[in-house]
Amino acid sequence: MTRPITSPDSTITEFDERVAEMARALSHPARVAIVRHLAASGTCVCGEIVSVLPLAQATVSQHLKVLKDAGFVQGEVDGPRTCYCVNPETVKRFQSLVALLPA
Amino acid sequence: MTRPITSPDSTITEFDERVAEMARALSHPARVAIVRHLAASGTCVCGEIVSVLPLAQATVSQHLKVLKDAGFVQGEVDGPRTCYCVNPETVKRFQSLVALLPA
DNA sequence: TCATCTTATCGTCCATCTACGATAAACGAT
DNA sequence: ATCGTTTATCGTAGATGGACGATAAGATGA
Repeated sequence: MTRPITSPDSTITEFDERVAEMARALSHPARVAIVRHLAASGTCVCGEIVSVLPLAQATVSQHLKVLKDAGFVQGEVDGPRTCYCVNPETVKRFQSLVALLPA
Repeated sequence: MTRPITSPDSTITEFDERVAEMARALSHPARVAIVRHLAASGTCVCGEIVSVLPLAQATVSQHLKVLKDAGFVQGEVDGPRTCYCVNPETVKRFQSLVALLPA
């Protein structure tokens, strides 16, 4: 986890690091649900996500931060609230990487 | 995380649970590397994986257990060693689920 | 049998995750 | 200016994860 991105003599590649990093962001059901909900809503404020999840506001905010840090979600301040939406590029990139996994 | 698989009135669906569970199994670079290596090798014993990863044998064994529990990997006892191989069905299922993520 | 090899498991340590309440910060409305 | 609303952050507690050495368990070979 705290390994360098580039590991010259290691079999752990940058691909592995990227897949793992994005997979970690989606490794909690609430976060997958958030991504789905945002994609379905197009855009929505944090409060709405809180209202549809069985979690406290602080917890939802934390999950949103994880998703934002991983690039899955973008937040735009709109007055006193924050509008969130999915970043389709990140979702697509994750899908592409996962599709490259040899099966 | 310890939520029931089926949550009637929740927005956290079974889809979310499954994606999260499989994503968690791939949320560590070493585990992605193991899956790649096994897929490339077709099959190989634990010791070989240990030799190509910068991790102790016990740690690799733990990672293999996580992958096995998630269904990504199968282990078959072969004398004193254990032959591991990828379970392509699980990889494909994960790819299918991830592909269903709305982008 | 006994030594050896291979892998799984145990015990442990430290770090991170998840959840929450409480609070701060930012804004709009009165 | 103050109040109410909304969201982010802080602090914390408990659970889980990841790493390792040590050891047990299982099978082969001498």
